[in-house]
Amino acid sequence: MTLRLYNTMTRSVEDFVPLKAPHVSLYTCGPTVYNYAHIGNFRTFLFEDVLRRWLEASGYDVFHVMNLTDVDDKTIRGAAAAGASLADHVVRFIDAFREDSGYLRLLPAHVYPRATEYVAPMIALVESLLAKGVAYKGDDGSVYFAIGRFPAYGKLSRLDTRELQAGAGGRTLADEYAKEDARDFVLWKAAREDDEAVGAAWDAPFGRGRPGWHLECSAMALDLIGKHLGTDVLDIHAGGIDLVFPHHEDEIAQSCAHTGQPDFARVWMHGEFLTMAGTKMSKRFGNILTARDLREEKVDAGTVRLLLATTHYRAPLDFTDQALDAAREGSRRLGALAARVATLPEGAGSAAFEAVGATLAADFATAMDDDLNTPRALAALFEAAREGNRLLDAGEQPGPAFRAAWAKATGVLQILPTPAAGFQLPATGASANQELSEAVPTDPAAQQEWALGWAGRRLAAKQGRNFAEADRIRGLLADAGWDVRDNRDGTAEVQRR
RNA sequence: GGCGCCGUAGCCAAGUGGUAAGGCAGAGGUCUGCAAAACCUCCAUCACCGGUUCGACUCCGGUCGGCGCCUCCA
Repeated sequence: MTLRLYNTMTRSVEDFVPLKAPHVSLYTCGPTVYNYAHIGNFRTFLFEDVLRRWLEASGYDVFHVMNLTDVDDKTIRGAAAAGASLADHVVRFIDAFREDSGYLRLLPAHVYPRATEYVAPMIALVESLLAKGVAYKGDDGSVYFAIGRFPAYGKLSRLDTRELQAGAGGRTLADEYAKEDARDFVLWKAAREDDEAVGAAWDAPFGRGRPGWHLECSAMALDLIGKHLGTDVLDIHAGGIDLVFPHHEDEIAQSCAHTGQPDFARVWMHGEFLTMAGTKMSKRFGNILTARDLREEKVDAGTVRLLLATTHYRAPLDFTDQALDAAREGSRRLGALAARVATLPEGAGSAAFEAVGATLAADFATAMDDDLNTPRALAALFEAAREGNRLLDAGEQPGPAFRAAWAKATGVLQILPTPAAGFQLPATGASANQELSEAVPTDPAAQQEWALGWAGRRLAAKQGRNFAEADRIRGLLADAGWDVRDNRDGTAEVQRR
């Protein structure tokens, strides 16, 4: 089996062959920390997380870099509006990003370089480009990249023959007068008063200023993979599909003009958009949903991850409550099977159960190796869950093959529910005598005790064949948000919904 | 206007030139005091119109509809 990945550069699925196996360098464009990242941003990060986990599960040693863009127009504007320095303003959004990433179970990158910490390598890169004659200083003091002097420009986006739409966006940038060609992009922006005010300006041989967005990624990626792997070409460079042009196109121009390599990455991967109400999330449409919003609505990370895994990363996905509900139920079901298996002692499994494990392992790997076909991988998992439940009902035992295949698949996808607070009540010894109020305590700990008490009383009532009382208590608990469920062996469980 | 993506059951969503995975919802069963869970069964001919082919949902052309990018938006 070989891992095959879609490469935007060639527009086709190719065998994945890293430069220095088993090492893999993975550079993913991170957030601009001027605001809370929304779930559209996170769809891309989640796709990259699954990619990373599958690479590692396949035996690769991944070096993952995700940059944090902490200096650009938006962060500077935000800092100015808040009356803070750039550094102070940005830190809260970096913290928030870390929290949100943890909530969504994103594996931390090995390095999170911040643009402002890599100004020196950026300046060096600009100097190199100036020396090579592909960059020039404009009349406004900024430094630009001359795409006319880089013949390969446009090969990733295939927009090389494009024509600028007349009046697109009504943009007539002042700095265009400083460019030799309207399509040239800025490497280094001459410092303005606004930049100085928030501490977003640095001295450089070619003039005081700040780095352009595209420059950040090239300089940081080259610096880091050079130090860690001794290479100047990335194995995988990933990001959202909107970064194809101009961001990644410009990165290629800068990096390759500097290194002389034919490409900056061996594989370019781009995740499709997540839309809300059919359109891209944007302030203009007011359809932004952040990871924090989901967390506040108590949406489990497993649900979110399962929802995204049902759609292939290169297909657009519209986020709806209906789809979220479906994902929640699916996640619950998979979690229930996992819980059943977890309660059983480890040991040799039945032949049938082990066969299910072998099928799962094979189908899951085939699906993932096929350009991360998570919908099919998920189908394999659901089939294994159904078979597993059936065999468990028949009294058969799962063995190491099943457990290993299940752990690998669920570990890569991370779609199981976060364990909820729940209690198992023994079949005997349930106390029906303690004093219990029907009023629901507001304090979480007290409420937990309360629910446990009532659940015990219900079990006792049930054992006394007082079904009316048992059902009444179940209703009471349900109203308070606790589910009660009887098991086959006479025990019962209460769990917070 | 240029470049690109997409249109599969009530909803979400894979897929192959030879008669459509999986999930959610729904219906009927088994089990159960009941409920829940679990399991079993049922539920589409793939936007439209042409063409290529023994045969297309899958290839080609067109139409309609939706979406993205076109200089700093994942």
